[in-house]
Amino acid sequence: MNADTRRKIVMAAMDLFAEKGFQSTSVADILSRTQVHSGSLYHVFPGKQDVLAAVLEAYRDGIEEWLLAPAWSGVDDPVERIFALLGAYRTMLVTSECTYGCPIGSLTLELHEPDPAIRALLAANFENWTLAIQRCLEAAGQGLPAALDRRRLAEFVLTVMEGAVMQARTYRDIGYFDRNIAMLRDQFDLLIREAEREPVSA
Amino acid sequence: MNADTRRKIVMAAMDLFAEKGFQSTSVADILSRTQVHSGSLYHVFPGKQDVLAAVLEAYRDGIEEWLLAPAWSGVDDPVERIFALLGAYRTMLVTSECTYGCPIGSLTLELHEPDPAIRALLAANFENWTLAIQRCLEAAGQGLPAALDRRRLAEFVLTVMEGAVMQARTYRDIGYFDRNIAMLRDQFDLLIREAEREPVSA
DNA sequence: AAAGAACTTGATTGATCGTTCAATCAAGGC
DNA sequence: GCCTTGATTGAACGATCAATCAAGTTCTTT
Repeated sequence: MNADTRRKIVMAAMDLFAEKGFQSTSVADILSRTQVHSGSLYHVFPGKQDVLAAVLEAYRDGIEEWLLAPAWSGVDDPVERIFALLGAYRTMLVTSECTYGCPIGSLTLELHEPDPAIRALLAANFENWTLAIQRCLEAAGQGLPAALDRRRLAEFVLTVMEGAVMQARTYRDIGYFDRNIAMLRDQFDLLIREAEREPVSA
Repeated sequence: MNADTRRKIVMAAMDLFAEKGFQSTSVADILSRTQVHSGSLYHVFPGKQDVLAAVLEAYRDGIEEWLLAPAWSGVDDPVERIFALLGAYRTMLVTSECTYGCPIGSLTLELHEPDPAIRALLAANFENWTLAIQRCLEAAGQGLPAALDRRRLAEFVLTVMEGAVMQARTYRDIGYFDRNIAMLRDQFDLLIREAEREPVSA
Protein backbone atom coordinates (compact mmCIF):
# COMPACT_ATOMS: atom_id res chain seq x y z
CA MET A 1 0.00 0.00 0.00
CA ASN A 2 1.30 3.42 -0.93
CA ALA A 3 1.61 5.22 2.38
CA ASP A 4 2.63 8.50 0.77
CA THR A 5 -0.49 8.74 -1.38
CA ARG A 6 -2.57 7.94 1.64
CA ARG A 7 -0.81 10.57 3.72
CA LYS A 8 -1.27 13.25 1.09
CA ILE A 9 -4.95 12.50 0.79
CA VAL A 10 -5.53 12.52 4.54
CA MET A 11 -3.71 15.81 5.04
CA ALA A 12 -5.55 17.54 2.21
CA ALA A 13 -8.87 16.14 3.38
CA MET A 14 -8.11 17.32 6.90
CA ASP A 15 -7.76 20.89 5.67
CA LEU A 16 -10.73 20.75 3.33
CA PHE A 17 -13.10 19.17 5.85
CA ALA A 18 -12.12 21.84 8.38
CA GLU A 19 -12.59 24.66 5.86
CA LYS A 20 -15.71 23.57 4.05
CA GLY A 21 -17.08 20.60 5.95
CA PHE A 22 -17.40 17.01 4.82
CA GLN A 23 -20.38 17.26 2.51
CA SER A 24 -19.25 20.42 0.78
CA THR A 25 -15.89 18.87 0.01
CA SER A 26 -16.03 16.83 -3.17
CA VAL A 27 -13.69 14.00 -3.97
CA ALA A 28 -12.58 16.15 -6.89
CA ASP A 29 -11.54 18.87 -4.41
CA ILE A 30 -9.28 16.41 -2.64
CA LEU A 31 -7.87 15.13 -5.93
CA SER A 32 -7.05 18.56 -7.32
CA ARG A 33 -5.29 19.62 -4.13
CA THR A 34 -3.18 16.48 -3.96
CA GLN A 35 -2.48 15.82 -7.65
CA VAL A 36 -3.70 12.33 -6.92
CA HIS A 37 -6.07 10.78 -9.45
CA SER A 38 -9.42 9.30 -8.61
CA GLY A 39 -8.35 5.73 -9.29
CA SER A 40 -5.48 6.06 -6.83
CA LEU A 41 -7.74 7.43 -4.15
CA TYR A 42 -10.18 4.59 -4.61
CA HIS A 43 -7.27 2.18 -4.62
CA VAL A 44 -6.33 3.33 -1.12
CA PHE A 45 -9.80 4.06 0.26
CA PRO A 46 -13.04 2.18 -0.39
CA GLY A 47 -14.93 5.48 -0.52
CA LYS A 48 -15.18 9.08 0.59
CA GLN A 49 -16.46 8.12 4.01
CA ASP A 50 -13.34 6.08 4.68
CA VAL A 51 -11.27 9.18 3.97
CA LEU A 52 -13.24 10.89 6.72
CA ALA A 53 -12.57 7.98 9.05
CA ALA A 54 -8.84 8.25 8.32
CA VAL A 55 -8.94 11.98 9.00
CA LEU A 56 -10.65 11.42 12.35
CA GLU A 57 -8.10 8.73 13.22
CA ALA A 58 -5.32 11.18 12.37
CA TYR A 59 -6.82 13.79 14.67
CA ARG A 60 -7.25 11.21 17.40
CA ASP A 61 -3.74 9.87 17.14
CA GLY A 62 -2.11 13.27 16.60
CA ILE A 63 -3.68 15.25 19.43
CA GLU A 64 -0.54 15.02 21.57
CA GLU A 65 1.92 15.98 18.86
CA TRP A 66 -0.11 18.49 16.87
CA LEU A 67 -2.31 20.13 19.45
CA LEU A 68 -1.17 19.63 23.02
CA ALA A 69 2.61 19.81 22.62
CA PRO A 70 2.65 23.10 20.68
CA ALA A 71 0.06 24.69 22.98
CA TRP A 72 1.90 23.59 26.11
CA SER A 73 5.46 24.39 25.17
CA GLY A 74 6.81 26.63 27.92
CA VAL A 75 3.70 26.23 30.05
CA ASP A 76 4.12 24.11 33.16
CA ASP A 77 1.27 25.02 35.47
CA PRO A 78 -1.54 22.50 34.91
CA VAL A 79 -4.34 25.05 35.08
CA GLU A 80 -2.50 27.44 32.77
CA ARG A 81 -2.12 24.57 30.33
CA ILE A 82 -5.89 24.37 30.07
CA PHE A 83 -6.12 28.02 29.15
CA ALA A 84 -3.13 27.72 26.84
CA LEU A 85 -5.05 25.03 24.98
CA LEU A 86 -8.09 27.27 24.77
CA GLY A 87 -5.73 29.96 23.49
CA ALA A 88 -4.77 27.66 20.63
CA TYR A 89 -8.41 27.55 19.56
CA ARG A 90 -8.54 31.32 19.85
CA THR A 91 -5.62 31.53 17.45
CA MET A 92 -7.39 29.23 14.99
CA LEU A 93 -10.42 31.48 15.11
CA VAL A 94 -8.43 34.69 14.69
CA THR A 95 -6.30 33.44 11.80
CA SER A 96 -9.42 32.20 9.99
CA GLU A 97 -11.33 35.40 10.75
CA CYS A 98 -13.74 33.40 12.89
CA THR A 99 -14.78 31.05 10.12
CA TYR A 100 -13.65 27.85 11.77
CA GLY A 101 -12.58 26.74 15.19
CA CYS A 102 -12.83 23.10 16.22
CA PRO A 103 -13.04 20.73 13.24
CA ILE A 104 -14.38 17.88 15.36
CA GLY A 105 -17.21 20.00 16.69
CA SER A 106 -18.16 21.12 13.20
CA LEU A 107 -18.19 17.58 11.86
CA THR A 108 -20.17 16.39 14.86
CA LEU A 109 -23.03 18.76 14.15
CA GLU A 110 -22.79 18.46 10.38
CA LEU A 111 -23.28 14.69 10.29
CA HIS A 112 -26.74 14.02 11.64
CA GLU A 113 -26.94 10.31 11.09
CA PRO A 114 -23.33 9.27 10.93
CA ASP A 115 -22.09 5.79 10.30
CA PRO A 116 -21.52 4.14 13.69
CA ALA A 117 -17.79 3.94 13.00
CA ILE A 118 -17.66 7.66 12.27
CA ARG A 119 -19.69 8.50 15.36
CA ALA A 120 -17.35 6.38 17.48
CA LEU A 121 -14.35 8.24 16.08
CA LEU A 122 -15.92 11.61 16.82
CA ALA A 123 -16.59 10.45 20.37
CA ALA A 124 -13.02 9.14 20.68
CA ASN A 125 -11.70 12.55 19.70
CA PHE A 126 -13.82 14.24 22.35
CA GLU A 127 -12.77 11.63 24.84
CA ASN A 128 -9.06 12.18 24.21
CA TRP A 129 -9.51 15.93 24.54
CA THR A 130 -11.44 15.58 27.76
CA LEU A 131 -8.86 13.20 29.18
CA ALA A 132 -6.08 15.69 28.45
CA ILE A 133 -7.95 18.32 30.45
CA GLN A 134 -8.74 15.83 33.17
CA ARG A 135 -5.05 14.98 33.55
CA CYS A 136 -4.31 18.69 33.97
CA LEU A 137 -6.93 18.97 36.67
CA GLU A 138 -5.49 15.95 38.44
CA ALA A 139 -1.98 17.32 38.10
CA ALA A 140 -3.14 20.48 39.83
CA GLY A 141 -3.47 18.36 42.96
CA GLN A 142 -4.12 20.45 46.05
CA GLY A 143 -4.27 23.59 43.95
CA LEU A 144 -7.89 22.64 43.35
CA PRO A 145 -10.46 21.50 45.92
CA ALA A 146 -10.04 17.89 46.92
CA ALA A 147 -13.74 17.16 46.47
CA LEU A 148 -13.79 18.59 42.95
CA ASP A 149 -15.04 16.13 40.33
CA ARG A 150 -12.18 16.35 37.83
CA ARG A 151 -13.91 14.41 35.12
CA ARG A 152 -17.02 16.56 35.23
CA LEU A 153 -15.07 19.78 35.10
CA ALA A 154 -13.04 18.46 32.15
CA GLU A 155 -16.26 17.77 30.25
CA PHE A 156 -17.42 21.24 31.16
CA VAL A 157 -14.25 22.81 29.77
CA LEU A 158 -14.90 21.05 26.44
CA THR A 159 -18.48 22.29 26.55
CA VAL A 160 -17.41 25.88 27.08
CA MET A 161 -14.79 25.70 24.35
CA GLU A 162 -17.22 24.33 21.80
CA GLY A 163 -19.99 26.73 22.71
CA ALA A 164 -17.61 29.69 22.67
CA VAL A 165 -16.24 28.69 19.26
CA MET A 166 -19.77 28.34 17.93
CA GLN A 167 -20.78 31.82 18.99
CA ALA A 168 -17.58 33.46 17.75
CA ARG A 169 -18.14 31.80 14.38
CA THR A 170 -21.79 32.78 14.19
CA TYR A 171 -21.20 36.42 15.07
CA ARG A 172 -17.83 36.50 13.30
CA ASP A 173 -16.58 38.18 16.46
CA ILE A 174 -13.80 36.85 18.68
CA GLY A 175 -15.27 38.84 21.58
CA TYR A 176 -17.85 36.12 22.11
CA PHE A 177 -15.07 33.57 22.53
CA ASP A 178 -13.08 35.79 24.86
CA ARG A 179 -15.98 36.63 27.15
CA ASN A 180 -16.96 32.99 27.50
CA ILE A 181 -13.42 31.94 28.31
CA ALA A 182 -13.23 34.79 30.82
CA MET A 183 -16.30 33.36 32.55
CA LEU A 184 -14.57 30.00 32.79
CA ARG A 185 -11.45 31.69 34.13
CA ASP A 186 -13.49 33.35 36.88
CA GLN A 187 -14.82 29.96 37.83
CA PHE A 188 -11.31 28.52 38.06
CA ASP A 189 -10.20 31.45 40.19
CA LEU A 190 -13.01 30.66 42.62
CA LEU A 191 -11.97 27.01 42.76
CA ILE A 192 -8.34 27.93 43.36
CA ARG A 193 -9.28 30.29 46.19
CA GLU A 194 -11.47 27.57 47.66
CA ALA A 195 -8.54 25.17 47.60
CA GLU A 196 -6.33 27.70 49.38
CA ARG A 197 -8.76 27.80 52.29
CA GLU A 198 -8.72 24.01 52.63
CA PRO A 199 -6.61 22.34 55.31
CA VAL A 200 -3.54 20.73 53.81
CA SER A 201 -3.75 16.96 54.19
CA ALA A 202 -0.81 14.92 55.40
CA MET B 1 -49.01 34.79 -3.15
CA ASN B 2 -50.30 31.61 -1.66
CA ALA B 3 -49.48 31.87 2.01
CA ASP B 4 -50.61 28.33 2.69
CA THR B 5 -48.16 26.79 0.25
CA ARG B 6 -45.41 28.88 1.75
CA ARG B 7 -46.36 27.86 5.28
CA LYS B 8 -46.41 24.18 4.39
CA ILE B 9 -42.99 24.40 2.80
CA VAL B 10 -41.46 26.28 5.73
CA MET B 11 -42.84 23.88 8.32
CA ALA B 12 -41.68 20.80 6.43
CA ALA B 13 -38.27 22.35 5.80
CA MET B 14 -38.01 23.21 9.48
CA ASP B 15 -38.41 19.58 10.42
CA LEU B 16 -36.17 18.25 7.68
CA PHE B 17 -33.33 20.72 8.30
CA ALA B 18 -33.44 19.86 12.00
CA GLU B 19 -33.43 16.12 11.31
CA LYS B 20 -30.97 15.84 8.45
CA GLY B 21 -29.38 19.25 8.09
CA PHE B 22 -29.63 21.69 5.22
CA GLN B 23 -27.34 20.05 2.71
CA SER B 24 -28.64 16.54 3.25
CA THR B 25 -32.19 17.71 2.69
CA SER B 26 -33.01 17.77 -1.01
CA VAL B 27 -35.67 19.96 -2.54
CA ALA B 28 -37.33 16.69 -3.52
CA ASP B 29 -37.50 15.76 0.19
CA ILE B 30 -39.42 18.94 0.92
CA LEU B 31 -41.70 18.43 -2.06
CA SER B 32 -42.60 14.86 -1.20
CA ARG B 33 -43.41 15.75 2.39
CA THR B 34 -45.63 18.67 1.45
CA GLN B 35 -47.31 17.36 -1.71
CA VAL B 36 -46.19 20.65 -3.25
CA HIS B 37 -44.70 20.46 -6.74
CA SER B 38 -41.37 21.91 -7.70
CA GLY B 39 -42.84 24.67 -9.82
CA SER B 40 -44.92 25.88 -6.90
CA LEU B 41 -41.96 25.93 -4.59
CA TYR B 42 -39.94 27.95 -7.07
CA HIS B 43 -42.92 30.20 -7.60
CA VAL B 44 -42.83 31.12 -3.91
CA PHE B 45 -39.07 30.96 -3.27
CA PRO B 46 -36.23 31.95 -5.60
CA GLY B 47 -34.26 28.91 -4.48
CA LYS B 48 -33.45 26.41 -1.78
CA GLN B 49 -31.38 28.89 0.17
CA ASP B 50 -34.38 31.22 0.47
CA VAL B 51 -36.33 28.39 2.05
CA LEU B 52 -33.58 28.21 4.66
CA ALA B 53 -33.85 31.95 5.23
CA ALA B 54 -37.61 31.62 5.72
CA VAL B 55 -37.04 28.79 8.21
CA LEU B 56 -34.57 30.89 10.19
CA GLU B 57 -37.01 33.81 10.18
CA ALA B 58 -39.71 31.50 11.48
CA TYR B 59 -37.46 30.35 14.32
CA ARG B 60 -36.51 33.94 15.09
CA ASP B 61 -40.08 35.20 15.13
CA GLY B 62 -41.50 32.15 16.88
CA ILE B 63 -39.12 31.82 19.80
CA GLU B 64 -41.58 33.35 22.25
CA GLU B 65 -44.59 31.32 21.20
CA TRP B 66 -42.96 28.00 20.35
CA LEU B 67 -40.03 27.79 22.73
CA LEU B 68 -40.22 30.18 25.67
CA ALA B 69 -43.96 30.10 26.43
CA PRO B 70 -44.24 26.28 26.58
CA ALA B 71 -41.05 25.95 28.60
CA TRP B 72 -42.06 28.64 31.06
CA SER B 73 -45.68 27.76 31.68
CA GLY B 74 -46.07 27.38 35.43
CA VAL B 75 -42.54 28.61 36.13
CA ASP B 76 -42.31 32.05 37.68
CA ASP B 77 -38.87 32.26 39.25
CA PRO B 78 -36.51 33.90 36.74
CA VAL B 79 -33.58 31.60 37.45
CA GLU B 80 -35.79 28.53 37.32
CA ARG B 81 -37.02 29.73 33.93
CA ILE B 82 -33.47 29.47 32.63
CA PHE B 83 -33.21 25.86 33.72
CA ALA B 84 -36.72 25.15 32.47
CA LEU B 85 -35.58 26.32 29.05
CA LEU B 86 -32.55 24.06 29.26
CA GLY B 87 -34.96 21.30 30.24
CA ALA B 88 -36.81 21.84 26.97
CA TYR B 89 -33.60 21.09 25.08
CA ARG B 90 -33.11 18.03 27.24
CA THR B 91 -36.54 16.82 26.18
CA MET B 92 -35.67 17.36 22.52
CA LEU B 93 -32.55 15.27 22.98
CA VAL B 94 -34.32 12.49 24.84
CA THR B 95 -37.23 12.22 22.40
CA SER B 96 -34.82 12.08 19.47
CA GLU B 97 -32.53 9.60 21.25
CA CYS B 98 -29.80 12.25 21.33
CA THR B 99 -29.69 12.72 17.57
CA TYR B 100 -30.63 16.37 17.54
CA GLY B 101 -30.82 19.18 20.01
CA CYS B 102 -30.58 22.79 18.87
CA PRO B 103 -31.34 23.24 15.17
CA ILE B 104 -29.70 26.67 15.05
CA GLY B 105 -26.47 25.35 16.49
CA SER B 106 -26.40 22.51 14.00
CA LEU B 107 -26.99 24.82 11.04
CA THR B 108 -24.38 27.24 12.35
CA LEU B 109 -21.64 24.62 12.27
CA GLU B 110 -22.88 22.94 9.11
CA LEU B 111 -22.71 26.05 6.94
CA HIS B 112 -19.08 27.09 6.78
CA GLU B 113 -19.30 29.94 4.34
CA PRO B 114 -22.90 31.00 4.60
CA ASP B 115 -24.52 33.72 2.60
CA PRO B 116 -24.30 36.94 4.65
CA ALA B 117 -28.09 37.05 4.96
CA ILE B 118 -28.12 33.51 6.34
CA ARG B 119 -25.30 34.25 8.76
CA ALA B 120 -27.14 37.34 10.00
CA LEU B 121 -30.27 35.26 10.61
CA LEU B 122 -28.30 32.65 12.55
CA ALA B 123 -26.82 35.44 14.67
CA ALA B 124 -30.27 37.00 15.16
CA ASN B 125 -31.54 33.68 16.49
CA PHE B 126 -28.68 33.44 18.98
CA GLU B 127 -29.23 37.05 19.93
CA ASN B 128 -32.92 36.52 20.68
CA TRP B 129 -32.12 33.47 22.78
CA THR B 130 -29.42 35.31 24.70
CA LEU B 131 -31.72 38.27 25.30
CA ALA B 132 -34.39 35.98 26.72
CA ILE B 133 -31.86 34.64 29.24
CA GLN B 134 -30.56 38.14 29.95
CA ARG B 135 -34.08 39.32 30.80
CA CYS B 136 -34.41 36.44 33.27
CA LEU B 137 -31.14 37.40 34.90
CA GLU B 138 -32.28 41.00 35.16
CA ALA B 139 -35.64 39.93 36.52
CA ALA B 140 -33.82 38.05 39.27
CA GLY B 141 -32.81 41.47 40.63
CA GLN B 142 -31.18 41.23 44.06
CA GLY B 143 -31.40 37.46 43.94
CA LEU B 144 -28.14 37.67 41.99
CA PRO B 145 -25.05 39.76 42.79
CA ALA B 146 -25.45 43.42 41.85
CA ALA B 147 -22.09 43.50 40.10
CA LEU B 148 -22.88 40.45 37.98
CA ASP B 149 -22.59 41.09 34.24
CA ARG B 150 -25.98 39.83 33.10
CA ARG B 151 -25.18 39.93 29.41
CA ARG B 152 -22.01 37.92 29.82
CA LEU B 153 -23.67 35.27 31.89
CA ALA B 154 -26.51 35.04 29.35
CA GLU B 155 -23.97 34.39 26.59
CA PHE B 156 -22.35 31.81 28.84
CA VAL B 157 -25.66 30.00 29.36
CA LEU B 158 -26.03 29.70 25.58
CA THR B 159 -22.46 28.43 25.36
CA VAL B 160 -23.08 25.74 27.95
CA MET B 161 -26.35 24.68 26.33
CA GLU B 162 -24.78 24.32 22.89
CA GLY B 163 -21.69 22.55 24.17
CA ALA B 164 -23.78 20.21 26.30
CA VAL B 165 -26.06 19.38 23.37
CA MET B 166 -23.05 18.70 21.17
CA GLN B 167 -21.54 16.22 23.59
CA ALA B 168 -24.81 14.44 24.28
CA ARG B 169 -25.29 14.04 20.53
CA THR B 170 -21.76 12.83 19.92
CA TYR B 171 -21.81 10.25 22.68
CA ARG B 172 -25.52 9.51 22.18
CA ASP B 173 -25.76 9.82 25.96
CA ILE B 174 -27.95 12.31 27.80
CA GLY B 175 -25.63 12.03 30.81
CA TYR B 176 -23.20 14.41 29.13
CA PHE B 177 -25.95 17.01 28.87
CA ASP B 178 -27.07 16.51 32.45
CA ARG B 179 -23.62 16.74 33.98
CA ASN B 180 -22.86 19.95 32.12
CA ILE B 181 -26.12 21.53 33.16
CA ALA B 182 -25.43 20.43 36.73
CA MET B 183 -22.13 22.29 36.56
CA LEU B 184 -23.99 25.40 35.48
CA ARG B 185 -26.50 24.91 38.27
CA ASP B 186 -23.68 24.77 40.81
CA GLN B 187 -22.40 28.06 39.48
CA PHE B 188 -25.83 29.66 39.84
CA ASP B 189 -26.10 28.37 43.40
CA LEU B 190 -22.81 30.08 44.20
CA LEU B 191 -24.05 33.34 42.69
CA ILE B 192 -27.31 33.15 44.63
CA ARG B 193 -25.46 32.55 47.89
CA GLU B 194 -23.16 35.43 47.09
CA ALA B 195 -26.17 37.70 46.57
CA GLU B 196 -27.63 36.61 49.92
CA ARG B 197 -24.50 37.84 51.67
CA GLU B 198 -24.74 41.25 50.00
CA PRO B 199 -26.17 44.23 51.91
CA VAL B 200 -29.64 45.12 50.64
CA SER B 201 -29.55 48.50 48.94
CA ALA B 202 -32.16 51.16 49.66
C1' DA C 1 15.42 -10.99 -16.47
C1' DA C 2 10.93 -12.80 -16.09
C1' DA C 3 6.55 -12.86 -13.80
C1' DG C 4 3.30 -11.11 -11.08
C1' DA C 5 1.62 -7.85 -7.76
C1' DA C 6 0.84 -3.16 -6.66
C1' DC C 7 -0.22 1.15 -8.12
C1' DT C 8 -1.59 4.96 -11.50
C1' DT C 9 -4.19 7.03 -15.11
C1' DG C 10 -8.26 9.57 -16.66
C1' DA C 11 -12.24 8.80 -19.33
C1' DT C 12 -16.65 7.20 -18.15
C1' DT C 13 -20.84 5.83 -15.61
C1' DG C 14 -25.25 6.37 -13.59
C1' DA C 15 -27.47 8.65 -10.00
C1' DT C 16 -28.88 12.82 -7.89
C1' DC C 17 -28.93 17.50 -7.42
C1' DG C 18 -31.16 22.34 -7.80
C1' DT C 19 -33.52 24.63 -11.14
C1' DT C 20 -36.31 25.85 -15.38
C1' DC C 21 -40.26 26.35 -18.24
C1' DA C 22 -44.00 25.66 -21.44
C1' DA C 23 -48.45 24.18 -20.64
C1' DT C 24 -52.53 24.11 -17.78
C1' DC C 25 -55.88 25.63 -14.54
C1' DA C 26 -58.94 28.60 -11.53
C1' DA C 27 -61.07 32.89 -10.51
C1' DG C 28 -62.39 37.73 -11.04
C1' DG C 29 -63.18 41.86 -13.73
C1' DC C 30 -65.10 43.78 -17.72
C1' DG D 1 -67.80 35.03 -23.30
C1' DC D 2 -63.07 36.75 -23.12
C1' DC D 3 -58.97 38.40 -21.07
C1' DT D 4 -55.83 38.89 -17.32
C1' DT D 5 -53.47 37.38 -13.40
C1' DG D 6 -51.46 34.27 -10.35
C1' DA D 7 -50.79 29.67 -9.09
C1' DT D 8 -49.91 24.78 -10.33
C1' DT D 9 -48.13 20.90 -12.85
C1' DG D 10 -44.44 17.72 -13.95
C1' DA D 11 -41.29 16.63 -17.53
C1' DA D 12 -36.86 18.00 -18.68
C1' DC D 13 -32.18 20.20 -18.27
C1' DG D 14 -27.41 20.83 -17.29
C1' DA D 15 -24.23 20.38 -13.67
C1' DT D 16 -22.04 17.86 -10.32
C1' DC D 17 -21.33 14.04 -7.61
C1' DA D 18 -19.09 9.59 -5.87
C1' DA D 19 -17.51 5.72 -7.82
C1' DT D 20 -15.75 2.45 -11.57
C1' DC D 21 -12.71 0.19 -14.66
C1' DA D 22 -9.78 -1.24 -18.38
C1' DA D 23 -5.43 -0.14 -19.76
C1' DG D 24 -0.93 1.24 -18.70
C1' DT D 25 3.17 1.76 -15.64
C1' DT D 26 6.18 0.78 -11.76
C1' DC D 27 7.83 -1.99 -8.13
C1' DT D 28 8.87 -6.54 -5.86
C1' DT D 29 10.14 -11.04 -5.78
C1' DT D 30 12.39 -14.93 -7.34
